[in-house]
Amino acid sequence: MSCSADPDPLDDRQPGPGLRADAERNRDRILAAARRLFAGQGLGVSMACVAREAGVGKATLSRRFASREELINAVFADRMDAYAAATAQALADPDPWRGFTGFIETVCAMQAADRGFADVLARSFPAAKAVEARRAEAYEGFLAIIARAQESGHLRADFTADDLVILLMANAGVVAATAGAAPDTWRRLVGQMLRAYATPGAPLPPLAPPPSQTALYRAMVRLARHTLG
Amino acid sequence: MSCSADPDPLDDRQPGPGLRADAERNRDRILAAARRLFAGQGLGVSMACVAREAGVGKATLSRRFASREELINAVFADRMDAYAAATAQALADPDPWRGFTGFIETVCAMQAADRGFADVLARSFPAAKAVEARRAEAYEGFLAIIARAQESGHLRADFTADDLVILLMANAGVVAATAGAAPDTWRRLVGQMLRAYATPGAPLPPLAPPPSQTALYRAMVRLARHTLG
DNA sequence: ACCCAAGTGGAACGGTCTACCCACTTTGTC
DNA sequence: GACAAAGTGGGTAGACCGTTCCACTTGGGT
Repeated sequence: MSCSADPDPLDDRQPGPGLRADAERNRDRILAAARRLFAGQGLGVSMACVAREAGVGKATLSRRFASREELINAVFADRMDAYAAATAQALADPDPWRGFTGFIETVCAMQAADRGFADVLARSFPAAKAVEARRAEAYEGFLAIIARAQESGHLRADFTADDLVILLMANAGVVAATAGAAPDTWRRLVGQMLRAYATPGAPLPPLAPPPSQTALYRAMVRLARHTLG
Repeated sequence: MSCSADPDPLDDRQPGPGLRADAERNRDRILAAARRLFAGQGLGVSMACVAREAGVGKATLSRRFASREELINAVFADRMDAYAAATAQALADPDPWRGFTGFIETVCAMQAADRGFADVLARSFPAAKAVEARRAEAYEGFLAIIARAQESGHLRADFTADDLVILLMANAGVVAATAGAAPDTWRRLVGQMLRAYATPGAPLPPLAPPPSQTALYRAMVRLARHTLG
């Protein structure tokens, strides 16, 4: 939309085709910078910050990625690969219940390791095709994981795929609130949630201890300061 | 800090003392407007929006509440009263476990009903004395609620007050993600969490059904659109 | 080595937000 | 009802953000 002529902006842009060598290098620097900033501060970072961090002009960033959505799509394509791969790994586990719990823990760990990815999993960007395609793929896999775990008798019958979405939203909230000051808090949440999903006899990983109260308090203050200014 | 002389800006300002009649009226209109906007859109609303909504000039808002923190303090003082009151009500319940579950549900319902309050409970504003005092008061009450429920045998021994904080952060995430398109999603989260907190034999309220998938999807898209700009 | 197209960064612009100052209006007291 | 003080809103300045334009630089085919 910004350039003179580019018939299919989103799909053509992804693999970085036919770019001059230096342009390709700049594109990579932008992606690396965005990856870094998104991971640390979530998807809200200003485009100007990304350009500054990448050491390129704002115009270059705009030219390469016309919108924030496009940038997100390119940055998180590989994370979504890992997300989809995690479902395959869970299905490969001979123990269906362990596959289920391992998948939940893996995905939530990814969220904790990357605030931007936490946001991506809790949102849906219809125009970000690379991301959404992997999400749909992972969703199918997750349905199979659920069915297997329920057949094994360890996952409650009333668990639905929506519960994963809710967990991802909840975990995104915890990660956003505690990243920096009490970064392991999410483990406690996930441990509790697994307890809720399990049938009475199911084996559970040990529940992570709660974070230290002072760390949690400092995290809350940090978050408050962030929302104030 | 902005006015000529006001020795104790935060404490004196709260009850709205010695203001001229029209000034008092404007102060109330500001509070009402802020309450409305915070409830719908969280604590991030711009001060200019609040002033516009209240029908007063920006300067008037600044003069009455020198910072966003002060405004938050004044707006949520009564909500924090209700929060503290909920602990008393829980302690008054003859059934300790029902008192515990009722408290959790009440507080999370308050979060769902007011996005700003959801944020307030997941953050800590050291300078907002009215809010923080009530938080500390409620915290003491909650410790008693926990102890009673654990003695009754229905609340797990490894539940700690930190778990409430984590739940509030998680619920804030769910509320922020689903408000508008799937506003009852939080009930499902809370139901699952109560399952996790309960010992095997404890009676539990029925688990709320998950929201419709399309509603959840629309909520995720809405949220994405919001974070994109 | 040359040269054009592809690519670049800085500057300019319109938008929003906060903070502050100042000329005007209202209140309530005498 | 007049007047000082208290209160008001609009206007301005400064900091960002995202977008677009434009004169300059650079790559790489010939």
